[in-house]
Amino acid sequence: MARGKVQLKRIENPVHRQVTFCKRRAGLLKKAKELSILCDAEIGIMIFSTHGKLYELATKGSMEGLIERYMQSTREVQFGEAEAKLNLELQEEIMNLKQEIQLLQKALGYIYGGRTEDMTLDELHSLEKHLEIWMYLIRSAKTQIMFQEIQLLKNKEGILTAANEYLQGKILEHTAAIVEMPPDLTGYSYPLTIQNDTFQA
Amino acid sequence: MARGKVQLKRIENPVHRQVTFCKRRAGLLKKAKELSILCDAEIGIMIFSTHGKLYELATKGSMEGLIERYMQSTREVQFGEAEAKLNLELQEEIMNLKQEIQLLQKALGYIYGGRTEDMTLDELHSLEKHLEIWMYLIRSAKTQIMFQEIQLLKNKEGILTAANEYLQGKILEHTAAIVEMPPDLTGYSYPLTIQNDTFQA
DNA sequence: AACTATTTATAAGA
DNA sequence: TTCTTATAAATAGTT
Repeated sequence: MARGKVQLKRIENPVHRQVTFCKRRAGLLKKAKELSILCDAEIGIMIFSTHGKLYELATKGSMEGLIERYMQSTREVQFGEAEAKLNLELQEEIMNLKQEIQLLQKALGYIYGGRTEDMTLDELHSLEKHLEIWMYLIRSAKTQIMFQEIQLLKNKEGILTAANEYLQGKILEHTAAIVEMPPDLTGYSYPLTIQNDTFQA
Repeated sequence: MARGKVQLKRIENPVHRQVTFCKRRAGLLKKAKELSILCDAEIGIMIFSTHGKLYELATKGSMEGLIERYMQSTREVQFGEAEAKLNLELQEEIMNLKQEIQLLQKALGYIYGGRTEDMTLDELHSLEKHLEIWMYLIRSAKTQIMFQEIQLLKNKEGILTAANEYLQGKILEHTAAIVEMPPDLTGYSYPLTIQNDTFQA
C-alpha cells in the first residue's frame, strides 16, 4: 500500500512476512475495534500465526461469550434447515396427519359441542390412539433433530478425554523428574500409572 | 477516512451507521483475507450487527475448526496456569514429597543393589504404603485441575437443554398451527406435551 | 522502531 | 445499494 503494490500471495521471505504480519495484524485489530465502536457491533477475531500462536480480540464481552452466541446463531440456522427438511421430506406424512386431523376434529366436535356422552368408550379410545400415533411421528422428527445435538455433546467428552491424557502425561513427566530413579531400575517399574476411572462420564 | 475525520464513537444516525457498517465490514473482511494469504495465518472473524445478524469469515477451514483450535490454545494456557498454581500452592506438599522420596530412594537402594532379600516383608509393605500416599497426593492435585474441565462439560449440557426447550417450543408451535383447536376447547387440553426423558444425560 | 512515499480505504455526496 | 472523488489512514520499503 505504499512504495509498491503488494502481490496477493504468501510472502516467501520469512523476515518480511513476520514484519508484515505484525503490522497488518495491528491494523486489522484496530479496524475491528473501530467498526465495533462506530457501528455498535460485537466482533470476535482469532488469528493463528504460521507457528500456531494465537492472537485474539473480543469487543463487548469475552471470546467465550461470542462463541456461545455464534453457536446459537448457527444452531438456529440448522434448526431452520431441519424444519425445511421436515417440510419437504415429511410432506407426505404431513398430508397423512392432516387427514387424521380431519378425523380428530370431527371427533373433537363431539367434545366441543359438549356431546361427549354421545361418544362410546371405544370411540374415545380410538381418539386416544390417534393422538398417540401423532405424538410418535412428531417425536420421531424431534429425535432426528436432537441427535446431532447429542453428537455435539459426545464430541465434548472426546475433548475431555484428550485433556485427561495430556494432563496425565504432564503429571507422569513431573513424577519422573522428581523421582530420578536409577536407569537400571526400569525393570522393576512400580505401578505408578494413575487410574482415571473417576472421570469416566 | 475521507472528506472529514471520523470521531471514534457510535454513529447516532441509523442510516449513516448502517452504510458505514456495510463498508467497513467489507473492508475488515478484505484485510483479514489479505493478512491470511500474505502471512499464511488462519483467521476467524465473527461480527454481530446491532440487530444480532451474524457475519463471519474463516480462512483455511471452517469456523468450527477454528473454535476447536481456539479452545485447545486456551485450554493449554489454563493448564499452564494450573501448573503454576501447583508449583506455588503445593510447594509445601512437594517438600514433604521430597522427604518421602529420600526415604523411598533409600529403600529402593536395597532393590537396586539386588538386596531385596535384606528387606523384610514389613519394610516392603511400608514402601508400598509410601507409594500409595504419594499417588493419593498427585491424584488430588489432578482432581482439582480436572474439576474445571468437568464443569465445562456440564455447561455444555445446559446448552443442550436450552436447545431442547427451543426445539420443543418450535414443535409445539407447529403442532398448534396444524390443529387449530377451537379456543373454547382449552379446558379439555389433551396431554400433547412432548416428554423429554429420552434426552436426559 | 521510525520515517515517508504511495496505495488503499472510506466519508460524504450524488 | 452503488458510483465518484477528495481525503484520511494504512502500510511497503527504507533507514
